[in-house]
Amino acid sequence: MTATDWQTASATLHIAAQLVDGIQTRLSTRGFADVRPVHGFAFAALAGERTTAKSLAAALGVTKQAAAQLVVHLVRCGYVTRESDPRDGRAQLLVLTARGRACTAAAEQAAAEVVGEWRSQTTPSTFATFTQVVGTIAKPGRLRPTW
Amino acid sequence: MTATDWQTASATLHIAAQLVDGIQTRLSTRGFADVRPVHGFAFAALAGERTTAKSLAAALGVTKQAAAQLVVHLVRCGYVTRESDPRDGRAQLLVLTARGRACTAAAEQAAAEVVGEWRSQTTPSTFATFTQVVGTIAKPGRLRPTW
DNA sequence: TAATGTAGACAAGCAGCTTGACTATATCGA
DNA sequence: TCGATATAGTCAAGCTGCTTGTCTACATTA
Repeated sequence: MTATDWQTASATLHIAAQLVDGIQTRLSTRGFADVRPVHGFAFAALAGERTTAKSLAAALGVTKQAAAQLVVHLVRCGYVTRESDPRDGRAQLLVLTARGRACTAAAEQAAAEVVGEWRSQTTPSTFATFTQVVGTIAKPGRLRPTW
Repeated sequence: MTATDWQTASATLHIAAQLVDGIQTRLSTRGFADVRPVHGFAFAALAGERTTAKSLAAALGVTKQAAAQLVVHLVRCGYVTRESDPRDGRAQLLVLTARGRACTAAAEQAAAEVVGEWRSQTTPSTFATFTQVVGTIAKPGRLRPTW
């Protein structure tokens, strides 16, 4: 049968929810119960060079105050440290700790496991087409929709 | 190039965000600025038979109190009316108004437009494979991930 | 008909985000 | 050089959507 666009849209939201919840569940059971999905997006931004609270806010699409509160949490839980920026006395560079990097790796592995489950439900060539289409239509921008 | 599972996961979240935000933007410009994405999920549940606050809560994966507040909003904005249940004096049946049905239709059309944009970026057969895979791996459950 | 279960309302609280105001530092132009 | 403007981060207050806890009215069952 041919799916309607609405069914495709609904299914898309379902698999996104499955992905987020699947990652979250796996992280919880692997010693990273104090992070939320938004922190995973933060880690992705923090993996880049010279990340500050301001650039983190831009990457997450929230205010700098919200990003600052998020950083407080991550610092308190040992995922991130603040270092003074030699180039700018106002700024603080955010650096992932070993635990932060371990959590990032765990999140990537968890995501791979969920995607791997998806892959196992189709043929390799069919799934390759799926990943190609998803990669094609995905545009950079907010990772987290506004509910 | 072959996408990694992590890239596929990230792209999946991106297209879900694009879909939600795309629907939301279209609804806003078409006279339905007072609904949020979660209301769209509520409408989907309300389209079924004999919907109550309790069943709505279950469909949305929230507490009944949260569902009740959501219903208050939808009633106040003219999308839903409450009718007494002839079979159960405690329950109130939730019924979509004409405006509620119009909003549901507008949301479905908006979703179709977003999906249509996706379709236009690939070949028909490739997109058919995509919709088939999405429909296969999507399992019923929470529509909205827990951030 | 009494005991238990259920739908919904009321109240209080919390978490994550917002806007607004402020300090300290940086940058740029006269 | 130094005053004007811009920027990184913080502090404070408030809002919204959700939670947990409690209660009433009605339903169900023994």
